[in-house]
Amino acid sequence: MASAIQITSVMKTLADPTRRAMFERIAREGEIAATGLVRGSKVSQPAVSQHLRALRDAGLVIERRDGRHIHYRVAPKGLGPLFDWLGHYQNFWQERFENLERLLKGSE
Amino acid sequence: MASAIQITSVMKTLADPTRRAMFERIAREGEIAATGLVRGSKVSQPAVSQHLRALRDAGLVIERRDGRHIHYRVAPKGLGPLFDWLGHYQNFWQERFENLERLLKGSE
DNA sequence: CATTTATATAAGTAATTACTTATATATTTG
DNA sequence: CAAATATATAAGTAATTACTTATATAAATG
Repeated sequence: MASAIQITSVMKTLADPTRRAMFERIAREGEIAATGLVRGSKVSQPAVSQHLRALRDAGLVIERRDGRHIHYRVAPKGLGPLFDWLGHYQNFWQERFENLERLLKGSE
Repeated sequence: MASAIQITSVMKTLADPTRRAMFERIAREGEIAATGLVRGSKVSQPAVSQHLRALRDAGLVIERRDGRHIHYRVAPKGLGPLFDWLGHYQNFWQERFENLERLLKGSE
């Protein structure tokens, strides 16, 4: 079960648009080096490095060193606290449930 | 579909623990007046008022005036942006899907 | 070893935030 | 209308944040 602190940490981390965009990109690419993230980013290399640290500290990404590159991937359980928290709102959840079911079964 | 700005707004609003606790309480109670929230809160009445404004601005709660009381309820679509955003992570989503299904069917 | 490349850290800053106390604005009630 | 109650706004502040530029560290390569 996710603690309130974990939920706060994950939400705070993803609330920043720049950082969330980075997370989305890492998720899309599967795996990507920091350099790749710096290229095509509006912010400086140190800013990217700081955001990556924040994502890692929040448990949202994991890193793998390969020579002088560090590759980032989404941490499998990283979004867990968010899923858990949303799961408590079963009425809203249920409302979305059918849409989700259709989505997963690929009928649309 | 939820815009990036809406997602940012909802996440930023819920990332604050005090404010998120207020949202959770409103959800739990179904409907509750501001006074009720002030009682049993660690922060001052103005702080509660400011947080309620933030929740309302983010589309997370709706208010209903009754005399000099203002009652708050969770906005039906308020968490929508969060659900939508999480929905994009289908692999993680799917991982939780079965648990959720069990939960909703009340088998545990 | 010297240079280049990849990433991290340091230090500074403007903007934002989450509070506070004090006061203003409704709304009801005697 | 005057007093009481419910909520909002104003103004100030300490802490946090998201950047920047400059510099340090780490690893590969000539």
